[in-house]
Amino acid sequence: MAQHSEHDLAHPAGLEDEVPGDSRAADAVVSALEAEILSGTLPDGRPLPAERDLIQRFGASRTVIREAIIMMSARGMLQSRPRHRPIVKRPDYRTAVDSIGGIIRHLLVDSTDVRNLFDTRIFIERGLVRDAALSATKADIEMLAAALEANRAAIDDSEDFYRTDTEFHGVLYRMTRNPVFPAVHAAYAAWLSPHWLRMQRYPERNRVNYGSHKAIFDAIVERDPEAAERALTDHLRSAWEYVRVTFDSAR
Amino acid sequence: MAQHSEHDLAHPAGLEDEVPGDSRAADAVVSALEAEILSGTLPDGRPLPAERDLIQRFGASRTVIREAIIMMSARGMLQSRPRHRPIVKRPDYRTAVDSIGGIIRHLLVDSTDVRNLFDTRIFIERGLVRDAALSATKADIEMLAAALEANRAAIDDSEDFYRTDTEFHGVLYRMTRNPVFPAVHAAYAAWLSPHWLRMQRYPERNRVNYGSHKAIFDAIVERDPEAAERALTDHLRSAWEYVRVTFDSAR
DNA sequence: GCCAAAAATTTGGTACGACAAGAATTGATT
DNA sequence: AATCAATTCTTGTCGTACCAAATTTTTGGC
Repeated sequence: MAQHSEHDLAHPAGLEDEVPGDSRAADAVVSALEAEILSGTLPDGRPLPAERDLIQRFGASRTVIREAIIMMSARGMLQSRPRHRPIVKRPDYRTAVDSIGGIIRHLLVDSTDVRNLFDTRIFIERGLVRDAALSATKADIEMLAAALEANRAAIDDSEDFYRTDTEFHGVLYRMTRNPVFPAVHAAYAAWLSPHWLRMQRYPERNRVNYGSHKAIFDAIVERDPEAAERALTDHLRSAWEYVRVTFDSAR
Repeated sequence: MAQHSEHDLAHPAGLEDEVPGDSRAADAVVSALEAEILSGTLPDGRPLPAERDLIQRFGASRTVIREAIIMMSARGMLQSRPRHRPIVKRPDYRTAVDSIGGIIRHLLVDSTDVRNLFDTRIFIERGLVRDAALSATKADIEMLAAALEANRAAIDDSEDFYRTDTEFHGVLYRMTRNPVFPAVHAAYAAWLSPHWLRMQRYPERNRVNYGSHKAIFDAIVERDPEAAERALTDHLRSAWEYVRVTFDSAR
């Protein structure tokens, strides 16, 4: 597995891409390392072998090895702190959404852009509460009730309220039992929170939001998808109003 | 001559980053170039200046410049073909989802993973057809009708049918008038199609799928969200059955 | 004068070597 | 055995060099 590499690197012998202009070098290293990460040969959380070792293993120059490492870091398969060994990060949905965070941030310059993204959140959560009203289990309801109660207890602490607010909505995503949804929720939290945090917060407002959460919860408990959807929509639309003004005042 | 650059790169006269964690070099170049891309100084579609020029502009070594280019390519801000100048790509939602494609592919190894992703598609499209049934405009309906007709006309050509099938669903995403949704649709198409293409296709099956599309369309026209959702769910669930068998037989 | 072929130049891909400074490791000292 | 200093990695960055592909310029034929 060690010295065949030169041939592999020139012609990865793997997939033939559509573009005729071939010839790439670090890609072969990336493929090999990613395969090792996925197969578990390179265990998650462990540091990558030193560059020199990789140079030997692949028979490539440091340039190429470094290039591969940089590419993998950018893709989220490695977590590289400035002066440290890159840490192997086996990808999951979470790291996937993290990896686009950089670009998404560039897209959220305008209030329109933020609104578009936020609208997709409303869209998703409308579906979530609908489904919850239709098919939440007893355990689901209990989870949601606990999140709601934590949210109520935090009304007087705006920072904690924000946290429990996020968590309440997070429960809705988890209730799907589909790991993609929590990742989506994390994405929304990461991308929208910068704008949310500019919003004024105070107990009175928190109380209103808690009331919205309770209304959503109640509708779910009463198995009323229409009411749940309506409560959710009202809740998020009104929340948007508070965010929007931070845009208007900023320009 | 090694660390003179710190002055130039550490403070590119641009944004001051928040993390005190010192020492990153290419990041400054990335920030500067990304800012130029977003501001339009580096126009979309145009090639990036030659590496040697950037070396002069930034007073950095080729190593750093190349590193920056690689990072930006991985992020989708540049499209770099092997031996060519990188092309500036101003980011949009589409390139954002493209940029995670690499990782997502790693996540779709198992039929369970594909199923989870596909379930989110069902979830989204359920909401889409619901909303369409409630608020589609005349123009929307016409677009959908045209896509449906194109789909019907392609029943005997499985390849073309697949294309028009995708397009029919794509119209549903576009009807939201939210640019995030078409990007999501493109993502589904890109990530799921490898598995979809393994599915057997023949006119008889196409006819059934067309029938499903028609049922969805009719429900939308008749403003019946429940029926639309039901038709959509049936359609995609049955489609999944045809995909699933390709997993079972593969292992 | 126009277009195609050939030569010259530019450019990206890769290799090798060097060194500073931050980690990690080792060893000495208490 | 624990602590701290000295010694070895290791990564980040720089520099130079060379090749082959791509691009531009020149040349040659019509």
